[in-house]
Amino acid sequence: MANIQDVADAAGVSTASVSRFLAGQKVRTEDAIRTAIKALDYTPSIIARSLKTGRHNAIGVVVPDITNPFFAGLVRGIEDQARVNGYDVILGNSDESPTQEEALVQALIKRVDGLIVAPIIEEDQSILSLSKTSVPVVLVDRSVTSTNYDSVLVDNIGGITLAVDHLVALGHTQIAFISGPFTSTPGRARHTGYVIATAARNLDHHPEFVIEGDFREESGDAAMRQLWNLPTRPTAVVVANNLMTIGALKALRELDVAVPAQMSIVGFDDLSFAELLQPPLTVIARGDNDQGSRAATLLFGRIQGTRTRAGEVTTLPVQLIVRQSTAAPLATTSSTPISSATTPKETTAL
Amino acid sequence: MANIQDVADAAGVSTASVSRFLAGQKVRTEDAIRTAIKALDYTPSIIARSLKTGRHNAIGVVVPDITNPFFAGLVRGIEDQARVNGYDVILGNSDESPTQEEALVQALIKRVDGLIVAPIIEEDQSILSLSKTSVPVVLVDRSVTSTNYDSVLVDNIGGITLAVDHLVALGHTQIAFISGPFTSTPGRARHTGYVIATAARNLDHHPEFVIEGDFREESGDAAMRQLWNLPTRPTAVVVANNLMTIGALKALRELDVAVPAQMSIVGFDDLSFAELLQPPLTVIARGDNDQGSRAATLLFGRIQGTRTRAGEVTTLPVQLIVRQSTAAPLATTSSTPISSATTPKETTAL
DNA sequence: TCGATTACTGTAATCGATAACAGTTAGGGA
DNA sequence: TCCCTAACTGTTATCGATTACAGTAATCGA
Repeated sequence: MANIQDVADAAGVSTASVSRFLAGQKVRTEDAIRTAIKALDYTPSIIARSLKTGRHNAIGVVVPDITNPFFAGLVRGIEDQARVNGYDVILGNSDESPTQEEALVQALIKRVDGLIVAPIIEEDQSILSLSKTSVPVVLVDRSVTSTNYDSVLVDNIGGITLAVDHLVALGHTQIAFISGPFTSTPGRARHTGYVIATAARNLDHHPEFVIEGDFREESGDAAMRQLWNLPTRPTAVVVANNLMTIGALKALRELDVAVPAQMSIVGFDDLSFAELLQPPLTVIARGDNDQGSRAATLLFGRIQGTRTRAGEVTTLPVQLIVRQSTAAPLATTSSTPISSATTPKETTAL
Repeated sequence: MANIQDVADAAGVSTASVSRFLAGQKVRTEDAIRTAIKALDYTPSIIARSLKTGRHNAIGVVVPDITNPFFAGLVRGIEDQARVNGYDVILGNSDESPTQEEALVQALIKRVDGLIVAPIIEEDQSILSLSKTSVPVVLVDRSVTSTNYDSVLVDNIGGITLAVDHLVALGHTQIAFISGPFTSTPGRARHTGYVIATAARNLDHHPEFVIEGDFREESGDAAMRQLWNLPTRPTAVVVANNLMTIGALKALRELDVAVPAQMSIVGFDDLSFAELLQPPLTVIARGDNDQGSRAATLLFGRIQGTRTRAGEVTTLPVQLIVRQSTAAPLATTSSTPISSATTPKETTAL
């Protein structure tokens, strides 16, 4: 591979002139340089350039799992925006593990100009320690206990309230909640939303109606089975994210539970195929489906230094999309408990 | 940020010793160096290291669209494997555009040790030109007209044959095909599979039963509508990829066509939620669902120089998963044409 | 105790660009 | 024609590591 010196020699100029030509400055020997570059098939080494300038023209993106359609869409939006700005995207999947996230962040920090992260937990040391470095960070979907970062979040409480209100309006009083981990922003906030919304509607408090999952499909499946095995079953369930909703749906199918006749279900975050499901899924959807480019735009503002104030928090509005997975509960509100291994801990009065 | 010189000074040794310590060689002043590194919170610059060694510890991945669950899974597999080997993954979406792919490949080539690409077209100049460089390349899902590359493909013809045979066994004789672009490997090969399989079953050749889409959801939707508007409608359709299948399903839903009663449908590539669809989708699935790590393993073999022979082609086996989107055709094989803008070009005898 | 061998260690060149600084050329006005 | 300024151009140090080569210290056997 030819280097800048080879080009300079071939064109009979100094490397400085070639460098200036590359940077778009006016150079008298422009033609000779152009010819030399073409003849030698020269392209500058971005590594050497990085070393000298300290800029990398790359941003890092760390998400829990690219396989989740929500994050896939997010990453796509970020990447498109990055390309427009001439940046590459380095991807990392933290797999809902703070340790792995930490390792990823440490690895990426050395080769990027900025980072977009969906942090696993709110007390996230690896993220908090980033504030000491000069690398700008934008948080998406999830936050950390620090107000220093730009973040693009969603109205979690409002969303869950919408879901609960919708179910109450249909006549449900026994509403369960499959939660995300309480250690994460959306996990905690959506749970809070559930607590507030059910209290506001004067629904009885059923501790056993709340099950903490981990945002992954399997945990939604397990939680749903657990709810179905309860002596007093809920008639409706709100699920805190898309993957757990799919898991819950699979469990209901295997348990032969009719949706929505025997169980209404509302998911958080829309899915491109939600309307094709059996039954078409009622969901809470985010208003802006291009959070990715939004987050990227925030990040590039920091990188280019056009934005220097303290962390800006964008909260996306939320909307309820009613399809067919929710309906009025059956007349008989009490269900016959299935014979199960778990013995009733508590029987709540209706 | 401290550099290697600072560490050397603090430890009272030369930079060479620090570098050797970092490389795991035995150094007498080990303790002093360790202390200095800790005190200064030093981590080596991977950029400087790259410049000197020519290695990047990163691989590039270029796929049409990360939003497609198939590619999301692929990328996930690649990334997991890359991390294990201590490599980062730089991602690029070509968006089914050869131009964009070319730009991506050119951009990535400078900062990676190897590339995994799902090339858009078979006559792909940007991929073919890579053979001149020393960067190893592995092709996935799609191939190019050159036998020099390692590739992980799938038994396209076998898969489509399985689908057609299944439909014929159910009694279908009017089988349509929503194809991918003929310029891509899976587009061309799956179409060939359709032609061969229908001919082998002595089905009449209906040119209007083949519609060339672009692998994206919208084109599946459009193709399905076009098929439905035909004077002589097919009773079943095989769709060449997952996204177009979703599009076709949406079209059928909007057209109020009962699946499988009025139209049977088989998709290519399974989806994690295929069983939850209405109706649960019959598909052709790839035998090995971790092509990503397979491709990555091939690539690292090249990078580490343990594999040097000519391109190795892995063809994954294929399997038919029968769910409920396929059934015997209705007794009445001829349908009343909808009044439509398109006039019949050809009426084929049954 | 001495010399040979082994085992480290340090010096300095190098990877390929950028950019500060100094030097040169061209052009315009007097 | 001469000088001053504007507009380029070239020289060289630099980014932060690795590594060839040469040099020094430690170890061992005789």
